[in-house]
Amino acid sequence: MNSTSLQSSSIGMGFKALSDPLRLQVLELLRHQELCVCDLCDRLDVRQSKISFHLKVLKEAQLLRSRQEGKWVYYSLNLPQLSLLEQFLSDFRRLSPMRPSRVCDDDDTCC
Amino acid sequence: MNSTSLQSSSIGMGFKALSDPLRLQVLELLRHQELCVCDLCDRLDVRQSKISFHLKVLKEAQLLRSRQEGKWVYYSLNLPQLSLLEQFLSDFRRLSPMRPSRVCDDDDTCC
DNA sequence: GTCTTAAATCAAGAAAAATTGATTTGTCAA
DNA sequence: TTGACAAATCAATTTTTCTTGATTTAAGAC
Repeated sequence: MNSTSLQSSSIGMGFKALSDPLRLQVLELLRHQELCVCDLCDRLDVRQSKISFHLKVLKEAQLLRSRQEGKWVYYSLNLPQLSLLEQFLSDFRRLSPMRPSRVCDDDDTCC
Repeated sequence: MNSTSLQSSSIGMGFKALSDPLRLQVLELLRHQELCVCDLCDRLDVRQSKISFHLKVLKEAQLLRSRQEGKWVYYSLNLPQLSLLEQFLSDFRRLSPMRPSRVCDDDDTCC
């Protein structure tokens, strides 16, 4: 992964979306069931415009899906995208040879 | 996980630390080997104070470890903490019954 | 000791993100 | 069509984060 692709990638947007405590709380609530905006307002005790703002961030990062039913808009997790971020992190474990840089042993055979 | 624990938790700090493109680039470079500050400056073509700022954010989020060797300070990934974030994300897959809320089928038996 | 270099820190300013209250849009029911 | 309600959007402000250049701290080398 090169430098530019990280900047505006879905990975970058994903972690940015996860970087707010309220948004993490939203995800926690949606883990169990889909909820509409007013449900989220009630449960988190925040104003409607605030929730809508954060839902938009999460949706643009593709971490949420939404569906309209009458006057209500229901939000739910988009698990594939969450898995993609999970995958990104797990790659660190897999591809880390961790070879030292400029580190020498104390004995004479080194360097 | 309750609301307060998410606010200042290592999970919250972790994702916040991952929410910057330059910091993701730093992690990418450190995936292969540990590097000192000046190495990172060279490779990413950014000023030293800038790198130090972002390294501090990553370190405070426990995503990096550092070790001093003479004048140099070498940074490397802290894989356990990365795995912790990975675990947090994988929990969404595991604990998502995804039961619908107030959703009705179109047939008469519903509601 | 002095000089050089690596890295951290600091203060000031710039940029980005979050909050707020008000307004708008859209859906349904009467 | 009007009224009520859900949700999105907007503009203005506040808050947070990032960047920059300068300074400080600390570790060798001489």
